Amino acid sequence: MTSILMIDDDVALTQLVAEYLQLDGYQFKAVHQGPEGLELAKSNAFNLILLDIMLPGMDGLTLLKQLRQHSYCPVLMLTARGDEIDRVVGLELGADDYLAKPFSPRELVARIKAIVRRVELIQQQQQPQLSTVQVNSLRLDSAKRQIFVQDNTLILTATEYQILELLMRHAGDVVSKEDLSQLALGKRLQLYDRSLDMHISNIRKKIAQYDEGEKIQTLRGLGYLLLKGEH
Amino acid sequence: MTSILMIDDDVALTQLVAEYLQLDGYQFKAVHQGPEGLELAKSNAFNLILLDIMLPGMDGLTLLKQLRQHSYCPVLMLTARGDEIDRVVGLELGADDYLAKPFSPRELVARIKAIVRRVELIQQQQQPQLSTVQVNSLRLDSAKRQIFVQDNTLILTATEYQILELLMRHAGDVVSKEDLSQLALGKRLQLYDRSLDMHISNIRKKIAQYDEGEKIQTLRGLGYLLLKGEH
DNA sequence: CACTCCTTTACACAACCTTTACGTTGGCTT
DNA sequence: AAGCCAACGTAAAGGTTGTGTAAAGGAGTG
Repeated sequence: MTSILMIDDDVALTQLVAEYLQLDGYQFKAVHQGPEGLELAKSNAFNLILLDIMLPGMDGLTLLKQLRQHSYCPVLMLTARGDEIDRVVGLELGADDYLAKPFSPRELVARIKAIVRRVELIQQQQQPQLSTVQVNSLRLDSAKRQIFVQDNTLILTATEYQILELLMRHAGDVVSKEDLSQLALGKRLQLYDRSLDMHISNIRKKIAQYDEGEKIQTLRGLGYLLLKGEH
Repeated sequence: MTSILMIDDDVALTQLVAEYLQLDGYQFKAVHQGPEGLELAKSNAFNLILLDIMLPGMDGLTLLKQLRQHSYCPVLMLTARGDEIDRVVGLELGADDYLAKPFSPRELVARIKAIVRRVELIQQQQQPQLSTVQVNSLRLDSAKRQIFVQDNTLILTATEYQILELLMRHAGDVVSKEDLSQLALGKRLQLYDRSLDMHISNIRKKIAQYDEGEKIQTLRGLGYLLLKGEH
């Protein structure tokens, strides 16, 4: 079960969030003091931490900094409206996402789900995986770090390989641009960042050299998809 | 099975690491005291040791120094963020790699795998091997310690011979620069160290004297590769 | 001190990733 | 249906990083 720790001095807000998240099946705990929150956070007993920037006793950014000395636990920052500076500093310190107050519970749950899903994706990457995967005319050989199209070897750069491997290992599922960026490029997707699009474009060109029919589909606003099976 | 010993006083961290490594199929044991750790480490019962630099009772670097009197067991150092001095001293004392806290479990597993793979490569080198290997127009005669190109003897230095032998014995696979440096040059690859590149360059020139077609391929960011088989 | 070999230095270049710019698409509003 | 706009496709330019290699430097040997 996913367990969430919320560190926020606004008791009414934590109670509201508690109701929503417990309704959604999350284990939830809230504390209202910075130092107490840090201790709990360092215990690694939670899958996700909701962290208010404005805290009595200890600033949220300071807390995050200290937490990052010990733990990579995902952190979703909560801050006063549009405080762009906090946002930038927070993301630099390793927060996973940012949500401005006031937020709707619906939006909070959506962000939480996105983070949890990505963490699961990452953990899945660490599991032993099939060393060879076949998707239609594409064949992945991860031992040799090569991908073939109908027995032709694709000449891919390291980044292109990582992206295509991800798509192949999740063939049939949509892979979001945010996930692709974090897992293959190692950075969060920024507004107006088109580099992932370019990589996709280049991969498509290289595949099309050998098989015009094998296509990476675009799902506008959602991500990319490699269809598998008979069509 | 690969068994790993972790020496770190942070109990929560060792438990976290334990979960991840056991999930990945490693045998794992953790101790939280320096002296106890040294005793266990000296037993040679482990394939790899994760060693924290900051330890109560006995400093990690001191421990490493004493361990190296008895054992060549691979050591991966764990240290506070960016403590460059510890890093340098540690690597000089014979640590195999270095990881700054906090690290992601994913990164830890990747480093562990890299070390284990290299150790296996070294052990493989020590096994009895085929005394002659043929790769396209290249022929290795390890009894004579010579390499021929289409019946022409290559005049190679000791280092060049070792590098080319490694590439030939792993023809078809990428051999990383890190591995080549450690196995053929006997030292870790440092940033801006170009000596391996020079050896490769010289080997290429000598091969090209006799066969323009026989090429050592470069895989940017990965290593070098000697392609084998019909083309 | 001549010789060989390994390493370092320095510069050029190529491969790669990202950004820019502009064209296209598809969903949504009016 | 027309118009709008954000998301996407991609060519080309820009910037960064890794690699190739000549030449100089250093270390060891006889």
